[in-house]
Amino acid sequence: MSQSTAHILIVDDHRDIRESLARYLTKNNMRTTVAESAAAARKVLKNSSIDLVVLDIMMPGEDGLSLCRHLVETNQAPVILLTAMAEDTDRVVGLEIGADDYVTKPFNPRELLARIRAVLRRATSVPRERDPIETEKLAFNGWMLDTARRELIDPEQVAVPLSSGEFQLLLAFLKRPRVVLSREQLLDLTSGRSLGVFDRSIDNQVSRLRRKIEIDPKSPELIKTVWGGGYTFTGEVKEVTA
Amino acid sequence: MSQSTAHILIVDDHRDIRESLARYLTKNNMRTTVAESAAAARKVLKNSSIDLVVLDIMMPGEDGLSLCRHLVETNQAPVILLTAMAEDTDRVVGLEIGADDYVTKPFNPRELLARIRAVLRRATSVPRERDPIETEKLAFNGWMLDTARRELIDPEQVAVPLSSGEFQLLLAFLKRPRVVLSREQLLDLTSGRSLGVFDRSIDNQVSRLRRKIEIDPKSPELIKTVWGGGYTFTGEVKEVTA
DNA sequence: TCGGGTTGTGACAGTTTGATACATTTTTGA
DNA sequence: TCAAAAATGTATCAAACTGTCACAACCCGA
Repeated sequence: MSQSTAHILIVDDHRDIRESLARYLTKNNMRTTVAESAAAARKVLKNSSIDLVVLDIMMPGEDGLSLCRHLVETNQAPVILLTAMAEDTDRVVGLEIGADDYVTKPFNPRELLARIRAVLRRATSVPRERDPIETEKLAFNGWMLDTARRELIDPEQVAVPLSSGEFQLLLAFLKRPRVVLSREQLLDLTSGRSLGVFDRSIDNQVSRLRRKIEIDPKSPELIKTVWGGGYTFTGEVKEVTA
Repeated sequence: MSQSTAHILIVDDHRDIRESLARYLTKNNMRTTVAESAAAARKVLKNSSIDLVVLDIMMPGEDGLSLCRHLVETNQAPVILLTAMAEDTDRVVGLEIGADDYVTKPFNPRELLARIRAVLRRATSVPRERDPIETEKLAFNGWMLDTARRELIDPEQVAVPLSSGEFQLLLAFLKRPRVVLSREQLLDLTSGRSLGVFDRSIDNQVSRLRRKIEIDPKSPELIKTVWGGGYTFTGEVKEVTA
C-alpha cells in the first residue's frame, strides 16, 4: 500500500495547527509539507508531488475555496477542507465546489486521519483520470519527448531508450524549464521519496541522463548544475499538440 | 454529467425516512429504489444497476456494516452511511471499513444530496471503466478487441486466440490507457486476487500477452514497464461503436 | 479418466537503481 | 594566492526489480 508514503500538503494560516497536524500525520507514517497561504501552497504543488491537500477554507489573502476549486478543476490532488463553520449550508458549499471531504474545527486528529486514508484509498484503488491539460509531447532543442509513449526521439528522429527513472527525471525538467530544482524536489518529483542524508541518487540519474541527451556530457548545455542549489534545465521547451 | 440519472438505493428500516428521502432525491432528478433490510438490498443490487447506496448502519437482522463491507470489497457501488451515533469513534469505524462518506441522523436532506453528488462525481470522474456498459469493441494501433466475443483481431484482420487471462489483462489495459497500473491493481482487475509476496504471475501474463501483440516483444511498444511501479499501456485506444 | 490448454511458481539471467568511493571542481577563508 | 573544505561527476558494485523459461498444478471438455 503506497498510503504509507503518501505526501500530504497542509495549508493553514495558523502555525500551531499546521505544525501539530504535520507532526501527527508524520507519526502516522505520512510525509507532510506545510504552507501558510494559498500562494505558498501553489508553489509547493508546482514543485513537488502531492497526494492529498488538507486545506483551511478561511485564510487571509487568496481564499481557500478558490484554491480548492482550482485543484478540483485541474484534478491535481484530492482535497479535504478544514472549516470553522458548523452550519449546514456552509458545509455544503465546500462539497459542492468539489472537495473530497471536509472536517470542522476543532477536529479530532484521528478522524481527520481516517478521512485522509479513506480519500486516498479511493484515489489509489483505481487510477485517477489523466490530467486533461497534461501535454502529450514536449520538444526541446531538436529532441522530442512523447510523454504518452514514454519515448524520447533524438534530432535524427531515432528513438533513444530511456529507463523509467531517466524518463521521470527528464519529464520533471521539461515541465519546469529555467527553474532551479533542488535534489530534494527532483527526488520527490521522480520517485516520491524524500532525500536521505548522503543521497547522491539524483546526481547519478542526472549523470546518466546527460550521457544520453547532451552532445558533450562533460560540458552540459541542457541540464546545468547550480552549485549548492540543484539543477536547471536550460533548453527551450515547446509543447507539441499535434 | 450522468449524475442527473444516477440510480440511488436507499436502505433503511424506517419507512418514513425511506420514503421522504426517496421523494426528495427524486425531486432532485435522481432515480431511487428503496429497501427495508440488508437482505432486500442485496436482492436489489443483484437485479439492477445501482450507482450509489445510502445505508442505515443500524438495522435489525444483518448489520448495515456487514453489507457495507461487502459492497466495498466487491466494489459494487459507493456507500454513504446513515448513523444515529455522533461520537467520534463510531463515526470513524464506518470510514475505516471503507464507506465513502457518512451522515449522522437527523440529517439535512440538502447536505445528504451534496454528499451524494460529491461521491458520484468522484466515482464518475475516476472512471473504473471507460464505459461500463456500452463498450463493445476497442481498437488500438491497428488491432481490435471485440469484448463481447472475447476475440482479438490483428492488423491483418486475422483473429489471434487469447486465453481468458490474457483477455482480462488486455481489457484492463485498454480501459485505462496511459496510466501506470501496479501489479496489485492488475491482479485485482484481472482475477480479483491480491498480490502475494513473491507473486510473478502478472509479469508472466504480461510476457505472454506481449508475445502476442508486440511486434518485437524484446522492446515493447504497447505495454511499457514502469520500473518499480508496474505497467502502462501506451497505445492509442478508441472505442468502436459500430 | 485422459489429454490439451492455461496459469502460477521457482529459477536464473539481464536491467535498473542507489550507495559508495574517489577524482574533480568550486567555494571559502586564512 | 593558496590550501582546505564543500559540492559535484562518475565508475563501480550490490541489491532490487524484471523478463522469461521450464515445469507442475489446475481446469475443463471429450
